[in-house]
Order: sequence, then structure tokens, then C-alpha cells
Amino acid sequence: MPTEFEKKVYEITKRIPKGKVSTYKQIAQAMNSKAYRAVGQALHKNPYSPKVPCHRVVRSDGSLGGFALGQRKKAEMLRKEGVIVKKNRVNLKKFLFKEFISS
DNA sequence: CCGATGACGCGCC
DNA sequence: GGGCGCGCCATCG
Repeated sequence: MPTEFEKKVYEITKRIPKGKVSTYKQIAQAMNSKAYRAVGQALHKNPYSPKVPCHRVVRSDGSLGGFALGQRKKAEMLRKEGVIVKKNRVNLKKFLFKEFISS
């Protein structure tokens, strides 16, 4: 059973549009918290497949970060959505989505 | 209750 | 870009 904290994480993650990505820090910030570390934990434990697009969440430096099915798979999914992934890295300048903060 | 853990972030070399 | 160390916070054992 998801904790309140996790529910928030999924809530936010679900808002990330296709073809865009966000960072763990952005999500924490969006829920008015600094637990970016815990955000990662939440996504790791609950890979609610299509419901939560956890593959659209990358690290602040643009690296893919982790993924239950492997970074390789994560990169594939992102490319399929139009995100350019180079050497396990994403160009945040072009694909970072941070508009959900103003909800 | 408390120490260990991790899909993190940031500064520094 | 790669590697190291410290700080961070919710969960887990």
C-alpha cells in the first residue's frame, strides 16, 4: 500500500507529458519537499507500468538515472516518445518539463 | 526506536 | 565526462 508521500510522487509523475522528461528534484520541489532521494525510492518500489511514466524521470545532470528494467530499456522508451537520448543522457535544455509546479 | 539503504544533487578534483 | 565525498529524506530491516 502506497504511503501518502508516494501517492504525491505518482500524482506528479503522471503529469509529465509524452516527449518530455523531468528530474527527481523537480518532482520533490513540485510537492513542496526536498526529498528527491525518497522520490527515487518511491518510483523504484512502485513501477506502476503505464499509469506512472517513471521512465520520463531522469537525474538533474541529464543522465538517465536508474530503472527497474535497466537504463538501456529506459533510453529506448524515451526515444520512442521523441526524446533524444545520447550516451545515456538527455538534453534537459530541450526536454525538461517543469510546468507542473504552477498547479 | 535506530541504523542502514538508495532509480538523488551538488561541489570539487 | 568520470570519480569521490558529503548532505539529504522517506522507507526498510
